[in-house]
Amino acid sequence: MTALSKIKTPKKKPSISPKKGHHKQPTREKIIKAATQVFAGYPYHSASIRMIGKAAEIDHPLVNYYFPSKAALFEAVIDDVADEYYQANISWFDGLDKMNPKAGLDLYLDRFFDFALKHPGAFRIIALNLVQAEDHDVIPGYERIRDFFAKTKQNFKDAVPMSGTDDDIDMFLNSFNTLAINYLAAGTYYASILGIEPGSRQYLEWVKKTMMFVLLPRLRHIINGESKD
Amino acid sequence: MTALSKIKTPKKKPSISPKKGHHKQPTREKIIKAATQVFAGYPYHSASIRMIGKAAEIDHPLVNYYFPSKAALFEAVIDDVADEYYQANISWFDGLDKMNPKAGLDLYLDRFFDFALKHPGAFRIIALNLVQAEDHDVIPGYERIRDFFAKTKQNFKDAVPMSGTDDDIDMFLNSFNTLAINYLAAGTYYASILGIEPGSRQYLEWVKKTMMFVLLPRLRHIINGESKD
DNA sequence: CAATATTTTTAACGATCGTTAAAAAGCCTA
DNA sequence: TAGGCTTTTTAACGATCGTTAAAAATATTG
Repeated sequence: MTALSKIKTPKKKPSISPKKGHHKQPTREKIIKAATQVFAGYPYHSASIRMIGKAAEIDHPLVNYYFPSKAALFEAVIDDVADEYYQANISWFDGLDKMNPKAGLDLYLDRFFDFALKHPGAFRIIALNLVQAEDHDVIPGYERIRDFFAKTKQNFKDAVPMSGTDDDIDMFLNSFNTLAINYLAAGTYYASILGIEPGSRQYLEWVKKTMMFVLLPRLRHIINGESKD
Repeated sequence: MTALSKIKTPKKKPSISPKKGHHKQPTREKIIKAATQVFAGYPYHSASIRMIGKAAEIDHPLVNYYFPSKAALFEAVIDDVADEYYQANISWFDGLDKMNPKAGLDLYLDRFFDFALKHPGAFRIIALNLVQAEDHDVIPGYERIRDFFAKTKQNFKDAVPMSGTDDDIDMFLNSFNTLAINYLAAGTYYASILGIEPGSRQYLEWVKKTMMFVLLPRLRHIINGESKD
């Protein structure tokens, strides 16, 4: 045995491509799923290994058996939801190039919110941890959140032919992402203002309407290259 | 002595209007100031009484001498920054009615960001605690955050004559507040994307430019009552 | 100055945190 | 079935949390 073999990862590693075995490492997957749920409810430092263990219906030290630390688990969760999102995001642009900006944004948001309904965790995890402490006390996987947005932006630039300047496109995309993340993640707040149920279709319709109202003029601008003022 | 007199608040209450005494309750004020700083850096459940004590250069149990609980202190801090903001906010509308939307928004944002530079805590406290847990584990003073936005909206509606529908105005104001809060509170994130220093004038200029770019078309819309599409 | 009231410090409580070590249980193969 | 490996459980560690009680220090009043 080498010194390196003392690393505390499970000995029987999961095959990267599970092929036939539908649930090769059920415990590890249960933990990721439970951790996603817990990290979607509490900021990194407030979420606890014990909460995650309880959500996964296991004893909490088992989490440390599959993940060397809370930080590593958090990064695994971020990677997981980011992959899920990234893969889905690409498909949302299908066929949009044949539409006008309004119809395109309309369809894109439909696909977006359809995903958000099925994967409520991703946006909350990001929103809960985006506002950072000044220097110290950094949240692990913070740079992965940056990657998350960077990929989204690249997808957009690749899929949508635009005539606007890079500056204009960045202003638009940052604002799009900011509004989307907040309206989807802080639904408890916004919905309570509006007197709607946070997770309801009605709330998502309000979000869609609002985002189209605010963003459509500038989307037209960066697509058609109109003058700014 | 009545039973009620056993409440553990300091016996010599601060006079509501300090009149002449410039620093009547210096310790209490020191605590509020330190707590504002700490709550601006960490979400409610991560910020600790001990951090606040250290920031105020006092022993931490003294915090509980002036405030019965962490929750009460947090509410006092929110009230403090909300009052500060509310009072300032009203003055930002002075003279805007004689301007066109673009010049008015420009000046309003200047005043807004000037305040933000001097009071960096307010927006971070709100942003750090706006995304809530589902049901349980509620952050104290959450409804005060709602009030905070509600007052802002009312100020806007009172000061700016508009022809748009209430729905349109609400969509605009919610998005305005969301963008402002995030760009100001999560400057660490956005500035790092742009390669700028988070608290710098240059970053605030980017925020201003971005908010004008995104919001000006719809501001014109709700002021002039133009057709939506 | 003495007595009283207020403010601050010290010490400790029960609870929860992330992590580790060791024992127990389950599983596979010889 | 026996022995070795993987997985799970149990127990415990040091640290930090909010809060309380009592002692000490300081300020106020007679």
